[in-house]
Amino acid sequence: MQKKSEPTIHDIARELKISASTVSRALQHNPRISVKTREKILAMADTIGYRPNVLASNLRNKKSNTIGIVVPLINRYFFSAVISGVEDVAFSAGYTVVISQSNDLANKEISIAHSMFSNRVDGLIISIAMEPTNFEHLKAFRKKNIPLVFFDRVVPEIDTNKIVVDDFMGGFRVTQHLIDQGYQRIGHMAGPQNLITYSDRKNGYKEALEKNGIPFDESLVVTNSLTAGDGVNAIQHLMNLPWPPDAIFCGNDTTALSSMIYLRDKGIRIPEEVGIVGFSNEPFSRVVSPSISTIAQPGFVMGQKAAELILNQIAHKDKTFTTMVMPTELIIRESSNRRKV
Amino acid sequence: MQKKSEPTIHDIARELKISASTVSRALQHNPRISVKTREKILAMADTIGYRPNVLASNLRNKKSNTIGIVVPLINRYFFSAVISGVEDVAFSAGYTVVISQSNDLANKEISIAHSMFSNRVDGLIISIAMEPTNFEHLKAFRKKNIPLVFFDRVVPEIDTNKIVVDDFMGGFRVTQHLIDQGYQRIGHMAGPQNLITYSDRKNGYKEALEKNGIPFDESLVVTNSLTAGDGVNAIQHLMNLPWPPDAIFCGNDTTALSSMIYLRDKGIRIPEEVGIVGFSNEPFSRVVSPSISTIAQPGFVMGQKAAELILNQIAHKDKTFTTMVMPTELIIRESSNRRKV
DNA sequence: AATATTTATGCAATCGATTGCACAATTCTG
DNA sequence: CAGAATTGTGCAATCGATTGCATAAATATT
Repeated sequence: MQKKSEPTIHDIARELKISASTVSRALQHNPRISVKTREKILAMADTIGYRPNVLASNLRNKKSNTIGIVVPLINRYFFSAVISGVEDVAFSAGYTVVISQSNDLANKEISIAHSMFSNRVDGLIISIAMEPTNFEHLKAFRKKNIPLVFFDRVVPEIDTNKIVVDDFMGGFRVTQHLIDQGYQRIGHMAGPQNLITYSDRKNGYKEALEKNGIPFDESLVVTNSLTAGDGVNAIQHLMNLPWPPDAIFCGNDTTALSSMIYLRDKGIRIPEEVGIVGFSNEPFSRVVSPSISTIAQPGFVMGQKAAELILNQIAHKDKTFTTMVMPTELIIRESSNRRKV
Repeated sequence: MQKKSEPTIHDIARELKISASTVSRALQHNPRISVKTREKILAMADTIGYRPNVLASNLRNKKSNTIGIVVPLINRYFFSAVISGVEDVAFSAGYTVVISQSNDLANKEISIAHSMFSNRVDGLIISIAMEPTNFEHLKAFRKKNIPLVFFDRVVPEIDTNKIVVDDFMGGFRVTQHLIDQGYQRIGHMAGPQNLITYSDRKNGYKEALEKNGIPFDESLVVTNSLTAGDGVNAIQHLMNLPWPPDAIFCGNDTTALSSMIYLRDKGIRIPEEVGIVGFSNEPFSRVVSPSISTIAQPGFVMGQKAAELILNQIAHKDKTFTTMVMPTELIIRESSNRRKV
């Protein structure tokens, strides 16, 4: 056998004086091939260093056995937990998971989506970036009937499977807790209101105020992208109001942390003078001093369920979709625990 | 045109009464195709909703335009920074980056490597899991001359490109700093000694002791997998010695944090009674109280350089390899700053 | 032993994009 | 205007694995 860069099934077939289709079937454990023939084929494959070419079989089968997952940032605890949940279920089902991160940038997300579209992912699981787009890059998946699942940050106008946490109830619970702690003027750092994740949290906040007869004051709400820097600017702004708040419901733990550092530097005591609650239960929230009250989201389980949804969509091409709502959990720690009992 | 599940270049060609090869060349912007013909083709492609099939072109070109990257854990700051650096360079060069995490498990890493091997990644960038293996799954890449770059945790016996931080000097600097702070009995939480990342750090520790005339005491070294739980067990063990240490050099910030929490619960003052230094500069180390001294690694830049190495290897099939050593930076914070002046 | 049934294998086409080489069409030059 | 050079396009093969249908080989039945 002459020097050839990569052995193929044809090389195995030639060596054994059989046909390539027999080789292929044997490698696939097809019961129509005898055990004896199969063992000869496997041995020859090993001898010549045969390596399956998945590109070829994927093209023939019109299936890549790949699920794409796009998250805003991989090093955020919640998103990495969701990824681990997806991987858990997808790997068990024989799928490769392709992870990409948009860094919360719209054009990055568009580029990633196009790449996954052309690479023929069998399905896409995505939490969209904060920057708004017209979502044509995601509508293309629906048009070609490629399975699509949104998680956490969803696009309401695209009809497909979705899995979210109860952001409304999360915002409501945080605000109710702060009211129960005797805080009377509660501010809110809200994420971009074009994402219903954040508008739901704000709506929960407003509902809790209303239920407790506290008038909603728009000047106590700051809308930003919830970065650490945005948190510093926002807390500065809020504390410089003529009548500053005595508690803040922050849209995520990152801005909660920024607020706490700022307040500590100003000599303002937490939770005695100002209460702080975040969202998403980043690992640091437990270990900082004072520890940060927050809302926990079931990331890993959400990932598992998202993977189950997409696998089901791939297998059955369902035309009916569901939106799963996962419960959140209020975790009370030092930063908002004024009434220690 | 009859209903067909996916339009191909043949459909475009049929509609325009030209050949498919012209369509292909036009879509590739081949200068041999006139602008007029190309515009007609692009318009028809848009009209019929044509989507390139990358599976087919990858098979034909024997190239997947994909770089695989395998890290132990994606939510570790250092690894996510490296990933971002790789993405930055690889995307610009037209490559897709496929990210996988081994969760520090050997069999998971083997499974991932096999999948990437069959999927014909054009190159693999990897930081190996803590669990030891015989590395046959990685040697296979070298055998097929598939570009391979190790970063941080490397396999010395595999001859290929590597990029590491100076772990020896990191360990040396930490230990020298603790000695300069007047600590006299310095313990060390070392990672698995089969990985030279951790054996280098320990060697740096030992060298600093020797340089300062302090005898090395094996009982002050605990070897484990550097998880949070391992950290608790190790600090407990060290503090229960007949003659406990007055400072600890922890193999990572996770175990440094575990140690701090344990000591705080025991009412032991940090850094007055016991000094703590970690490694890897996790974001939480800056914000906990006391803030944790640590070693910073240039993750993003390392990722960029790893990507450059692999792209170069892909382009030139070099037979000579290099090991790049990146400097570390000692960041002194509260946890080891006993002598404030 | 002849026939029927079951098991095992082979041929040829498919998947969809790319490209070398040949040739057609157009433009340039003497 | 004729020949040479350049531009533009088509044919057919390739990439490597899979699989429907036909047929050969082996086994079971009468």
